[in-house]
Amino acid sequence: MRKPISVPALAVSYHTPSNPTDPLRLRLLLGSHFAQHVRGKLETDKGFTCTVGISTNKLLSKLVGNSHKPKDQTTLVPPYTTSDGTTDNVTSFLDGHEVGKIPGIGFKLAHKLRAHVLQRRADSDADLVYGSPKENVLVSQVRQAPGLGADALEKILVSPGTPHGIGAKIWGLLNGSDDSEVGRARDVPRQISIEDSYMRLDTLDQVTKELLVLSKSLLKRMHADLLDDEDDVIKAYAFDDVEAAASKPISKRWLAFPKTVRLSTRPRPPLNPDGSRNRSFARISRSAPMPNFVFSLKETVDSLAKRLVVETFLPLFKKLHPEKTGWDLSLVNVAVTNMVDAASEKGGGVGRDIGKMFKRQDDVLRQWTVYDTSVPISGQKSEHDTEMAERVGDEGELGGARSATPKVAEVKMGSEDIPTPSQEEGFLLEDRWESEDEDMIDDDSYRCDECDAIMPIFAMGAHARWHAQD
DNA sequence: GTGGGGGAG
DNA sequence: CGTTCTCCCCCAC
Repeated sequence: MRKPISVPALAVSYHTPSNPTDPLRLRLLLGSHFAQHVRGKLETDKGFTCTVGISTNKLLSKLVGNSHKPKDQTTLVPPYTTSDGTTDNVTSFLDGHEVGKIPGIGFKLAHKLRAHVLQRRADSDADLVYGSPKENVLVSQVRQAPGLGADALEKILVSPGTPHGIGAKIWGLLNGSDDSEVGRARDVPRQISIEDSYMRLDTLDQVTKELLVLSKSLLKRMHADLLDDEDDVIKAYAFDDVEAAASKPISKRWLAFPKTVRLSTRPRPPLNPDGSRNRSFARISRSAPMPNFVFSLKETVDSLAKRLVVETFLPLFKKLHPEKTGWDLSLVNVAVTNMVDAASEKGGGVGRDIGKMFKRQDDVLRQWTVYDTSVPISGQKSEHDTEMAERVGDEGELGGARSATPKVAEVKMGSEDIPTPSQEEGFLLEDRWESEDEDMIDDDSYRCDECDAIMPIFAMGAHARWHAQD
């Protein structure tokens, strides 16, 4: 059952005299051990391979993680800073990247940066929207542009709506510095949306049809993503009596309630005098409170979708497009947002071990819950006009295949984030591994032969060396 | 809370 | 590779 998990043996060849107790080196080493552990576990448990980058912050880890796809890991090795005039590896690694390749620098910001470096401010650059720009501008060119720094960048990059301090942020990225936090995975998304694009959509009739299609799809997504389906558990529980299990009430509960619905469209830009058409991705939207009937588990998705279109989306559409005619939509999007967690646990431990988090759920749900059709709950002063009920048996047509995207944890050991000055090569390290043998306690824990300490496997190499020293 | 901008994958 | 679809965060109002 246990597959041999290899333990890393780093083939490190640093370009500077290496101090084995350098905290940076130790942390990178630990990071690469951990990455190896996670990758190995992901592959043996789930069959997915993945690529990982190891460095001191998200920016650098992510960038260096592009290096050895599809199933290797890469560590950006020291030196991260230099005191003499030589170039550190962070700088030389970053400098070769086109500005737009830096995570956080998207199409708009990259365009402004290129324009500044190339001195072609108001030029109708006509950068390609997708793909690589006509004229590549490297990070080194931006970093070395005369007079450029956080403050100058702030002025260059600001436009209505840009976050404050964007200059400092981008300057940081260009210098390998990134203090953004690693976020915890959420149990439910913040928003669910369905959209489609159209060659031509210019009558209310067509719009109504499309809204219905989109609404059905949205409702199904809500069921798939926001509904706690204990079907499997119940079936397993009554494994020996499938008939009984099937007739048992299936308890489906909403994990979260979106409070807002939103309708967005992308109007097709009017054609120019010369007959061409401007490319525009601008969207406009209107939103409204979520009507509570959508949480009903008794009505069919089809009937709910119709109600949703008539009662919510069409009115929103009229707010969005008051003119009866003259518009043509290239895209329509329907969304639900403002999720309110049904089981919101305070304190730590969010996101994991969802299993026993639902003690409170009855309280949260009470206002929406009706135990069966005939017995409405009295004395409710909530404005919710619709009911949910526990549902029996049948299974609608939910559960369309949704792919489970493997997610890999990123580790942040601390922020080094040192802006750096000056060139060299060979700063990437391909990790290599050999195997050792350990005492397995369970899937994740191992016991040290020497001191009986229990730890995850990725820590054992370092632990053994700790025993071996002096 | 609403509507828009920018970005990632 | 370019395009589409989905999701995220931030901002001003």
